[in-house]
Amino acid sequence: MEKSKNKKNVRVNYGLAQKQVLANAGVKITFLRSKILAFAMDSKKPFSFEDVFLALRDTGIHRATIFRNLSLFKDAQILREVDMRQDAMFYEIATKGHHHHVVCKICGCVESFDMCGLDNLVEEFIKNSKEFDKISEHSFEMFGVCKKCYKKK
Amino acid sequence: MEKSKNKKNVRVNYGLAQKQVLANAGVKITFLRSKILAFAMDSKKPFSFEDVFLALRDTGIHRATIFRNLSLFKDAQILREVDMRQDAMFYEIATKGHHHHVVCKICGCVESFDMCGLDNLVEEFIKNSKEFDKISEHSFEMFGVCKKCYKKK
DNA sequence: TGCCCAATGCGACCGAGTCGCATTTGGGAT
DNA sequence: ATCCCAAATGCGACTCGGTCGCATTGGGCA
Repeated sequence: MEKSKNKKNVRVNYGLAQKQVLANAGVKITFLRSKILAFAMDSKKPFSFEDVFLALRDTGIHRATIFRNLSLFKDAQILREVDMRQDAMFYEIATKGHHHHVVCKICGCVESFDMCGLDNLVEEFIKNSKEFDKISEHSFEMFGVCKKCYKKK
Repeated sequence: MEKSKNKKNVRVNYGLAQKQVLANAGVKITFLRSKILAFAMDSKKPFSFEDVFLALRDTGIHRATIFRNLSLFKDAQILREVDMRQDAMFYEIATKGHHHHVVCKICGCVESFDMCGLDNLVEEFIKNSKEFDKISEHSFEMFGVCKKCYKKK
């Protein structure tokens, strides 16, 4: 796999910000990890395996490596999973604070938003629940048709 | 495929309630559809393809037939999809009124509940949204560890 | 009863994700 | 700077959920 014409430049190609994040999370820094992370940090909306694969195809990266690193980044809390009701799992940078998404069912565009009221609802549920007394995660996603796609019809 | 020892009994095996539902939705009544629907109506929690497959394996039903009919039932609004954060999609009878689920991450048990506050939150989001002015669906699922599983640890 | 189209069986195919094993490489120790 | 080993990657086979096209079967209506 070709990484750089000049062996001496490999290290500086890693990217400072990515290096920082990886070191911080106690994750070994490699060329491919910094590339994946750079892509993730640039992405303005949740992305899937395929997005990464296409973005990095010129590096010759193997499918398995992407899956392994997405999973690693999730465990290291660098990324967070986002369920977009697609076949594939989506991811986004975990530092973006808890929020939710609306997904356009036609073009797939995404709008993010805070939903301050949700935590209260979760609290309330817990009080009334017979079988659960702790909730570790919740997901709340909305689906519709965005204004652009609506006009096109 | 063996459906019944006695050809004359095929029709009465269909089941009255299921026949009703299918006819009502404008869906052609067949032996396998009534079986799938009967299973769905009996099920006390959301079920997957595999659940149906196991329940009906003695009929010799083909995988594709189950997938096709689950999809058909969804389009006909007889079933509704439930996202359980599993690999496979889950389904439940659509007449059960809008509600949500908590899923135990260990044993997979499910508790259902109403979440009256959610519609208000959706409304509020719409008002503030630049890109959407109508939401057709939303999902809200919670994940935790149920009391039984918690004790076992 | 017979006919026609829809439902089913069948099997190949697809894409997401995983795994074991051989090879390469990052980074700490010298 | 070099060496070395554990960890990362490549590779390819495999699993599993789901889809598709085509041949056969069976529902339901005339």
